[in-house]
Amino acid sequence: MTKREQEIIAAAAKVFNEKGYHAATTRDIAAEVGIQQATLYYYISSKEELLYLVVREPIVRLYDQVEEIVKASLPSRTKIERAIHAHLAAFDESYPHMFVYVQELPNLIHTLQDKIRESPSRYQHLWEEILQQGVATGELRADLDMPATVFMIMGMCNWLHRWYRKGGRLDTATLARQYASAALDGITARPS
Amino acid sequence: MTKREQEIIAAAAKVFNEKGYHAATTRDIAAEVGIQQATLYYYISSKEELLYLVVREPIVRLYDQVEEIVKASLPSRTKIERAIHAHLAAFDESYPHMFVYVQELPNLIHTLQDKIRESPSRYQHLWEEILQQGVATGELRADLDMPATVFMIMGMCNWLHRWYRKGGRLDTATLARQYASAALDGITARPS
Amino acid sequence: MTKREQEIIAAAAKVFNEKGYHAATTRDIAAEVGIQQATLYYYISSKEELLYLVVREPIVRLYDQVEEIVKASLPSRTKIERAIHAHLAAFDESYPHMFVYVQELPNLIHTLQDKIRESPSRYQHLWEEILQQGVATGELRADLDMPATVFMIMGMCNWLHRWYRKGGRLDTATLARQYASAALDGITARPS
Amino acid sequence: MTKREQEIIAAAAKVFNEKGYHAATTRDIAAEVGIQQATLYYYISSKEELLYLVVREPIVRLYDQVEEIVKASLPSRTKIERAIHAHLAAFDESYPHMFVYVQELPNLIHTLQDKIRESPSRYQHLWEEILQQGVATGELRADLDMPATVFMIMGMCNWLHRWYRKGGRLDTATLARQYASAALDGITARPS
DNA sequence: TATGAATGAGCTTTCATTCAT
DNA sequence: AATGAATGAAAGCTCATTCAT
Repeated sequence: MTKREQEIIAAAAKVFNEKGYHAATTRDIAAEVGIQQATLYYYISSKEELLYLVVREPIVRLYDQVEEIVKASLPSRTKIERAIHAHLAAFDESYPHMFVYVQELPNLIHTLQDKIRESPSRYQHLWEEILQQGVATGELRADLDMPATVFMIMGMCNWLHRWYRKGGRLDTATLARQYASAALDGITARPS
Repeated sequence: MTKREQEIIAAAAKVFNEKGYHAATTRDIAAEVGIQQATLYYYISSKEELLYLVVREPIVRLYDQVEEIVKASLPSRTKIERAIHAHLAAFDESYPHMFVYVQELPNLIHTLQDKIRESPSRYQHLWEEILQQGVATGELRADLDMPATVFMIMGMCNWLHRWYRKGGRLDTATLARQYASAALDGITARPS
Repeated sequence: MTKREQEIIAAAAKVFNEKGYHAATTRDIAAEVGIQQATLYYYISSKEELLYLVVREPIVRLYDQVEEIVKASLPSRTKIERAIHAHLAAFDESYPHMFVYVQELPNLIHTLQDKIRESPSRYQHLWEEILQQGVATGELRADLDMPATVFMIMGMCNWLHRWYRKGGRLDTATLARQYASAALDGITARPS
Repeated sequence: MTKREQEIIAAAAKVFNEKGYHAATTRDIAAEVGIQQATLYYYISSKEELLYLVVREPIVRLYDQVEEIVKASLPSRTKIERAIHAHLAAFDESYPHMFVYVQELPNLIHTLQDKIRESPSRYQHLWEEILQQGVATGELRADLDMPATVFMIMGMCNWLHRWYRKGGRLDTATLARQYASAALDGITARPS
């Protein structure tokens, strides 16, 4: 990938993040790079492809990290802690990309459905495996509905896109610890 | 509010839900009502206002319910259970409106900033109070960051807009019980 | 069809005639009508549809006239004279439309293929019937290839679009007489 | 003319033939040659020039052939037979070029007007001479309008571009015989 | 001889909105 | 209360052409 291509993807990430996919124009993105709109189309073939490119890399990375975790032999508790950490860390490492991914998923699904590795349902599935394993070993409660519980964790984590800003009061490491702890043990005070 | 106005808001909710705010056209909405595009403008002054109208009522209702809960004298545990239940129930009672609210909030903030009662930060604030009360009475853990914890619960609940469909395998009552239980006690198995 | 629609079709015919379909712009056509480009799209749904509309009416009329002639009980000679006359007269009655039809047929075929009545092969077929009848009665030579002979007549007639201008030295009635005579009896001098 | 230049002209002929001048892109043509778009401009100066180059050679050849025929001392009948044959044969020898010539003439006239030798009116003039000679010797009918009769023959012949395909049911030699016979003696059956 | 990169100009089409009736 | 007609503005995208290398 050339430097220009990287610039374009970064610019698109920024503009999609600021304005949303539909409200962002290819003119905006080109201006952000400092090139003409027509030049954009020398590198990409459509605005939709650009959305995909913005999102692809960080997502593949996150999915791969969580896949590693699924396959590792670790207590479920640790797996969950690590997976939440990886998910939240992605917001730090590639904020606008993750924002765009979460916010514009409905616009992307059509494009992503063909790409097996990046499909959101693959991620959902990985998480279900983690929970399944914990239930199997007796580490996790069996009375909770698995898909719904995964959606719950997805919601907790993805919601960061609406409020989290890098360099704010809380870093993602702290947040991950808190969210993992809350998810695993609840927010109720209990006698140690 | 006349019957026509209600029809228009319902139609807009449906279309915004199906296509998203930007992709939805005023023509689509008018067609859904069975009137001409121009007639729409006899009742509303802009597409953006329509977005606001779609979202207002159910949101005000939800905010008011949670405000009641805040003011009630109940154990924090119960308050949290009830508030989560109210939030999820809103998806059943007015799914498209809630969907639009959650998905299009970023497009709305500009409009909502002036309207104190419906501002999302008011809702955030109500929840912080609930948690605060619990911490004060010792019912809830004090080691969790309050704003972040509220965002966590918001995320869990709001994420329903991405997957929940009325009449599916799980109803919102069941879901609310599970989510409240998970949030309060965690998903880890523990000796009763 | 409203007056505006007629104006638009006439304007499109003129502009397509002057510049060709591809080189003509929707702006040109709108300007010719005296409206905005966007207004055009209140009446039509695409530039391609406009091409079809320009061509439809005169073509349907011509096809119907020739169909009448096929069904009439007349000597083949007369049928051929009349059909050539009808074809050339179309250039007088609706010059730009006929020009566009002949010149842009390759661009139209895709659109016309679905519309049975206006398909160019239907016209070709009508003419083959006329010639067939003449061969059957012994009025016409049987040694000529029928399809090729029809194409020959089509070529003679359609070529007018490249040179004929209304109000010029020759009118289509005169031309039709000459072309029919040449086609039927040849251009060789022969002893009466 | 280098080999590359010939390749480019051949590729342009093919692409213009398949898509038409306006719909064909310089990228298409370059791809057909197997070079980059920019490289094209090392050999040619504009797309319009390419159109001219595509058409020039076969046209000059045809014009020259017919000029020879005009100057030969032969019966008019023979001259007409030979000229029609030459014209149709050109479709066999250089189909795409001839196609482009006939179909895109209106786009070319501007370019060709300056080039005396290739101007279509020169060709028209040669044919008028042939017919004139025949009228003068009494071989041809004098009651037909000369220009219109030449246009008639042009139409017959040029129309091949719309339907003739090399290797089809009829070859151009056969066709030329039929067309010449029809033009000279008519399509009416007559007692030998 | 060839090309990667760039662009100005322009294209068709869409859309929220207006307004006279 | 309703709408047919109109439009300004802008969108995504294409293309012939240029030019430094």
